[in-house]
Amino acid sequence: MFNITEVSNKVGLSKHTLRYYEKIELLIIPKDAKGHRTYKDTDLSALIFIKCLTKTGMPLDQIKELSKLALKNPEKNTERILSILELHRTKILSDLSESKQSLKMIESKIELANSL
Amino acid sequence: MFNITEVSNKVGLSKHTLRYYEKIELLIIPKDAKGHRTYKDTDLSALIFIKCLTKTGMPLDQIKELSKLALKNPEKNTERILSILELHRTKILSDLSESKQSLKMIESKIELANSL
DNA sequence: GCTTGACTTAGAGTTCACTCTAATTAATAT
DNA sequence: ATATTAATTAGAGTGAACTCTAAGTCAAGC
Repeated sequence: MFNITEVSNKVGLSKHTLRYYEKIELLIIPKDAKGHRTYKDTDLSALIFIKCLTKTGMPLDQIKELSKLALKNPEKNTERILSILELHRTKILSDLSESKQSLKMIESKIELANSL
Repeated sequence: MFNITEVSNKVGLSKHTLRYYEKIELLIIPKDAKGHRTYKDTDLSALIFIKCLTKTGMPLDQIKELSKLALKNPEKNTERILSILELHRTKILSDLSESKQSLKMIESKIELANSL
């Protein structure tokens, strides 16, 4: 069990962001007697996965949908979860190839400038 | 010479965005007798390059700095331009590898879900 | 007993990059 | 002549994802 500071350090999301994610109901973290958040290992893993999704451009709305589906009725919702993840995978692949294209263009500018 | 609609279609930036880029002094486009913008081929190329830079996450502020440097004193500023572009190149490469890492994690989730 | 530091909340503010609105002008088509 | 269409401007509004503020609670250390 971890407190918010430990989770913030381990996962690399600010305490503000961790609270914000709860406010928008992206995840639910139980509180101890003092009202302080207590994170489990599974919460850490979930946050690390959420970080992957946000960094690859999935909107928080959709991450929220995913996490609701996963919590509510895992077996029944596997199909839906899979289709969201696979769609996102396709998007990442196309973003990657677009970025690689841009990189090439930038590198050719660099070479041009270097040849002056 | 192209008008704003043609440029918008060719480059894939909205007319609003093209005017916005001028407002923030990212580029300067001369006007004809009617006060309409007249884009040259070089402006098109510049816009396409700007699009590469924005898509790969360079802030407009920095793109503006680059374009000022390029316009003002090209030979004298080649060093500075090169260093900005090379720094950006490094950032793109690290973003790419980060995205690939995230992709792997997402793909392993997909496989996990598929095996249920 | 009092300060320090970590936690809590609701809600306001920030940043980035657009995106849109309203009012206006001017050429073209019917 | 009038309606449509395309352009112009200044400036306001939007959406996403934080990020910060202010006011408060609570346990521990000096």
